[in-house]
Amino acid sequence: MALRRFMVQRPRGTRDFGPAEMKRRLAFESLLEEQARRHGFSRVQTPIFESLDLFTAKSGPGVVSQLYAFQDKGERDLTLRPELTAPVMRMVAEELRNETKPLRLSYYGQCFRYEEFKKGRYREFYQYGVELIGATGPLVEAEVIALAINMLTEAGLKNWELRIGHVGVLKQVLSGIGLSDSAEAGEPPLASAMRFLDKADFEGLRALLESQSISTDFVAPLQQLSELKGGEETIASARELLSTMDGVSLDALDDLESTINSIAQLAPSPPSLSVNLTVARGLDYYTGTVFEVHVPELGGEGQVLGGGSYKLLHLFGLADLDPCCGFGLGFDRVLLALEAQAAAEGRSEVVPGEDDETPFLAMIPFNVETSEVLDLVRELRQSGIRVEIELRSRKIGKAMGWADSIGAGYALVVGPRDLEQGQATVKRLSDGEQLPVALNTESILSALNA
RNA sequence: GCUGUGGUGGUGUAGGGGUUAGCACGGCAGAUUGUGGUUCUGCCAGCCCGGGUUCAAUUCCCGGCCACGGCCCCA
Repeated sequence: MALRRFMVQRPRGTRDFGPAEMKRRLAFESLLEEQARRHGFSRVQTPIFESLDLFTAKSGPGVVSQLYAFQDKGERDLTLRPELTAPVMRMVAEELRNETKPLRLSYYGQCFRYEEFKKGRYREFYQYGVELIGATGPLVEAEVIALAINMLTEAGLKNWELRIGHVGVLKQVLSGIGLSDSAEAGEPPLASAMRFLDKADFEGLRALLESQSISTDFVAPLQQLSELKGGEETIASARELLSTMDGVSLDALDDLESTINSIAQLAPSPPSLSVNLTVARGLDYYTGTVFEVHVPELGGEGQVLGGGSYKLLHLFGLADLDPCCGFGLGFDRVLLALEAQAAAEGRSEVVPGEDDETPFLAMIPFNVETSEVLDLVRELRQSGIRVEIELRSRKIGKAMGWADSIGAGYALVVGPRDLEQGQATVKRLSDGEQLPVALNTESILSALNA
């Protein structure tokens, strides 16, 4: 291709999706959408770009370095959206205040992050997500998590792990032993403690407790708590551990247990469930249950989905609707995992229902005016049949080859003799069977459905 | 932010300081002007970009770009 040097390349970190890939992506999207619909969620859509402030308010000024930020001609600071939760919150505050609560919203679209792209990480990527707004508690969380489980189950994903935790458990323990959640300056002691626990830095934790005049006897049970892991039984172990610590509330633990119990009723069991009570999820706006889904096929972290209960609407003056619960699903990553699993099993269908089962007819006008067949084509299409007309005036043999290679299940050659007799044969390309038909829609339809 | 490997037609690849740059798949056409998937023939189409070394670079060196990985991070 001599012209290549003049061609414009796709920007770094972006992808094109050809027809075969789009068929799969559309099938996956409608599968997710159908599950969301059955759980009462309705689709919304927000702009591809937003005010820069929207994301700095949510995540701090540090995010700007990872944004596709720009100024428009009015020198307004804008950015391509890096995620979809904040835009949806903005939309709720701006437009949906008067809707009956709670709101169940779903969304899908591309997001942009300026960062090095790795396996399953692109600068332009697609996220599917839901938010349940205006209700709080274990049942709300169970509804949201059950939807996530049902989506992944229906998508046919295997071998995935649901990790579930509750930021309140640790917060209640830490404040129960006397760590403060606020500070005059810098990081509150409680947040520092969470960070130490997350990094398994128990010396740092000991020093922190000392500096706060809190007994270092708590280091040992805290370490035990942070090292608890396993399935549902983890909750009972934690309950035992916490009951030895004076002044520590068990409310969050009770909520988490209640959530897990409801999930078990609302969704099939995930292939693997692990409970982790010291998940930090870094972000301070998470308030309750937090959860992630990991798939080993992706290597590394392998996270394909993440969410939880969080407080963000107070930023928009709607504190009474906090906290909300939602999750974001990494559309590209789940597809990657599904593709890897399908390849390992030698399966050609990656997303259930991605193959179009509609009869597909190749219409081949042969030595006749195409106007002779166009009415028939229209009628067949109106009947729901997929019809493609041979447009290059190929000879018969080539036309058959063309019909086969575009994936048509049937070919119909209409030549002068057929028009004269009002008869023709539909050829089933899978086995070469010739089906005699009259040249009218009803007759052809019954041949295709035979 | 750190780091590894690699870039040859549309795709997958062979080769290699001087070559008509080979092969396969693909696309188009013919053998075969009313019935395809086999076969045969022909055609289409390529050494990522820039600089350096050299009589000569697609090949060696440097830089860039791009691709694929591994850490860190991930709203």
